[in-house]
Amino acid sequence: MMDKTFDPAAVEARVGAAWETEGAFRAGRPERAGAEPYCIVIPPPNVTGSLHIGHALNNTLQDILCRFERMRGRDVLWQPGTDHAGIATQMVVERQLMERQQPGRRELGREAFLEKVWAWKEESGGAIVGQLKRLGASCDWSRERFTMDEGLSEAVLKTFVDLHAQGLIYRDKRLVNWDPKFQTAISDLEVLQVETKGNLWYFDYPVVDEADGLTGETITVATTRPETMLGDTAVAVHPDDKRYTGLIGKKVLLPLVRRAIPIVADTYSDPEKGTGAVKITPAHDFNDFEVGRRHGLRAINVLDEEGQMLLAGNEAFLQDADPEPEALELHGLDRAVARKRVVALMEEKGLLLKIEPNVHAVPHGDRSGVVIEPYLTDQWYVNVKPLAERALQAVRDGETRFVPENNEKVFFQWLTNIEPWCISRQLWWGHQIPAWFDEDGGIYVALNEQEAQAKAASARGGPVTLRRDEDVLDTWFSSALWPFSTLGWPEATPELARYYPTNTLVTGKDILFFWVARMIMMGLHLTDKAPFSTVYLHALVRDATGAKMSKSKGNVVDPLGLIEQYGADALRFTLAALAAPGRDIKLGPNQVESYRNFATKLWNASRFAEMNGCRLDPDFKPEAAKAVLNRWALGEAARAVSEVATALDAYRFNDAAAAAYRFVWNIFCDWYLELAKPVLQGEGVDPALKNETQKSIAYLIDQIAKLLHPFMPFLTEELWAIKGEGMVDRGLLTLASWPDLSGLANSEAEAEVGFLVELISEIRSARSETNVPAGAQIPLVLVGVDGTVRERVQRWQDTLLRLARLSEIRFETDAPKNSVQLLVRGSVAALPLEGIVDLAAEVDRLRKEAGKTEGEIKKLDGKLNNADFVARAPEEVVEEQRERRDSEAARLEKIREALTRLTDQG
RNA sequence: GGGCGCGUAGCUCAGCGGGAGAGCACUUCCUUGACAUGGAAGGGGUCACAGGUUCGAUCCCUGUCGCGCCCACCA
Repeated sequence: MMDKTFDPAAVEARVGAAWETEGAFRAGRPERAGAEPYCIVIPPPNVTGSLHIGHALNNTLQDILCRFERMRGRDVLWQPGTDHAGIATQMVVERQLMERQQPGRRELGREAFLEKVWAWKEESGGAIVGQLKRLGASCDWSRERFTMDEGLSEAVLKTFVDLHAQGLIYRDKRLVNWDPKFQTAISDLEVLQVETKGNLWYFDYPVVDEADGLTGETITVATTRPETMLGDTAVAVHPDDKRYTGLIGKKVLLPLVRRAIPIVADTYSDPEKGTGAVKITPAHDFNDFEVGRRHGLRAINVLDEEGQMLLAGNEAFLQDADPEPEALELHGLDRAVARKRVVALMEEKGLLLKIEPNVHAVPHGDRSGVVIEPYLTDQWYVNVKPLAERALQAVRDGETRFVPENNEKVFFQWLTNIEPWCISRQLWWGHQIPAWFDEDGGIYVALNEQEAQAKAASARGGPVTLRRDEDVLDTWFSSALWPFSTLGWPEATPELARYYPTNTLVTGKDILFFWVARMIMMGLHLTDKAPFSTVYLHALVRDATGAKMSKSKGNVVDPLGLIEQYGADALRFTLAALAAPGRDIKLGPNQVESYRNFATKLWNASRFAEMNGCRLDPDFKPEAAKAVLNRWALGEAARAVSEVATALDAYRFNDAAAAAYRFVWNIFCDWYLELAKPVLQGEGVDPALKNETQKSIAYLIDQIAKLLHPFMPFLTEELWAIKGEGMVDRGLLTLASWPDLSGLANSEAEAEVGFLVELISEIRSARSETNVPAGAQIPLVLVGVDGTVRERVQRWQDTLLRLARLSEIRFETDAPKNSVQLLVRGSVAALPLEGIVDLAAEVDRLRKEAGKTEGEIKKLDGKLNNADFVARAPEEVVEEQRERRDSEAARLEKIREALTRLTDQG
């Protein structure tokens, strides 16, 4: 006996264990050796993270695809693993040390600190995997990888060394985005521009003559960053700006610093902005850096790695300058504090002309949240331009396609304007860069120190002392190799041969550039193949009001909480049902609740089947079913199966979920089981009919379990087990085949059952509208119907009596006095309700309906009488409209007859 | 500034050239033996606005208004 209620927690544990024992999700199961492979690589979650709602969506969608393809017989590899997530993880561990008041990173030193991180990884690395399993993710867990495990690290080293040898990786001294909090360089993508309210300060710079004597003239510059003026090495004006033509070539004496710097002409200067004269600080601004290059200006760095003023002992700063004592006192101040001091000093000197409020975008670190500094350092870069060109070509050629398609445009736009990728990070947690320096600035890139030594020795003509670059690589550098490094690349493994290139990548559109683009570039360059053929990009999950979820706002929806409350199946189905392509998902608990109800509904339908002796018969042949009702239900199921499959093939998860939902609830439960009740529970029913109906119901529940398995794996696996009890060699549902109900569609059955359904609906509607008490049984009269309809109605007599609450069914040539008359597929059914129904109201109702029908006919006539329409519209459209007009006209005729009967007799 | 997308029932959203849909919410009725996490019935929409293309526009085009997101931008 099935339990009265479905208990998700117990079932999830039991079913999960059964899958694990069977090794159901292992790729390359022997029986599938000849099957076509299907492979998805998981977007590796942060090893120290925990499952958030975005993961839940992302992995639900992947799991739906994997289970669907597995049931279609493919040899599925869903490759799992985790990412070391450089900055994020290092940050977590550092914070933890601080909270525990333990020695910090620098005190510990590199080796000891890394030990702490590895310990933390071991401790928390299993958490997210366990959480993915709770969601039902059917990954091949035996193949789990980590971006810093041995094999993947080798792949990273080899890639770095090879790309360096090819000239695609190089070292360069230029401005980078510097994060003063983490004291590391970050890539352009890790910088977020934040609209910030600030000021525009106008400073007067005094113009000097050849001998650096004041001329009395000034030039006014506007700046949002007063503190950087200490590093100014020029003032630029537009060559065509008449206001300044006389000043070009002259010099100004930089206030506070007393450094003479030139006024140069450069088209970078925009006469419309500020004063048209712009101070140039090559070491602290990307644009100024370029201007500096063009004019041979010095780049004077005035900040240290923490974003504090670096003046004392700063040779570049002191050279050719004579700083005022107040200026030197700025040393060591944070840039924000220094800014205020500089403004104050300039004001004291009477050089502050005015202050204007100004809103502008300020770069912030996406992880640290602090203001990013353009900073002059040596870093490693990948010249991604040539790689990008190939990636663009692959997408243009359709080797990889995007779903939804419009993401292609975004992809094209970014790759077309791509800049070199800064890949070195001044962190400890990550892949240490395989580069060694000698004492004379020689750089040797090699797979290991011995090779580097060899290279150095041959370059220098003898052994030299080498020091390894301390920096590590950007996390995304190793992620970019994920689709093939996890399969064993650079070794030519059987897995690589069988499952690569992978089929589908499912990920959030927020990491299109970070990850997807880089995988495509690296994949093409290193393996000569695009790493996947389809990229499905889903949107963000937001809270019920549409706000972005964040810890600080306190509006995060915890998927594990939802799983505990409603079950994993309910959460999964909800996410699938809401996953309309290209739209953000707004998720609140009541959505999950409604789909939990759906799970309950299916559970109860199965209980009903059990209570009514519906047992699976392995010999049941659906195509041989005789009863109209069963043939109808089987036909509807066939349609649902094909709708779901079509939708999934197009990555329309929401449509697939809706089609399955509609069939199970609105067809199978609402009508099939209800219509079958008289057969199952009535007296004197033909035993053969009853038997066939029982078997058909059991069969369809089995098909429903299959149909819903990709969405609700736990519940359906449990039902499969319950229904299959005692059957030998049935195996697990998750390894069973996708339903094949082709050929079961049946239009005759649809005509008959469809009529029945409509008739019952019409009667119920009329009863309700005329306020017939729900418990009252009333007679039904079929008026002047032909033999076919009469037979039909007689065949369904018991069902009609029961579902429409009728006392009897009569066949008459005329409608009884004072009755409500219904039109059902061309037949007239009357409910004699004298004394109950308000005659005048019924006349009103019919008149209203006649009016509506007339309106329809008028509209259709308008079309059909339009010569242009008939001439230009496609034949089948015209024909369709004609048919509609005819049926509306017939309907109007019947309504009028009904009205006549009512009014004549009334 | 450049790009992408969205404005359809109270809410969340499907539909995207020929009859306006679903779920939730709401109203009324029903504890009938699968299910009240349920059943039955019902109300509710100039498909943002204005032009255009078309025999025909919620759907295609243009513009306007409103709302998101991405990229670039510290004068």
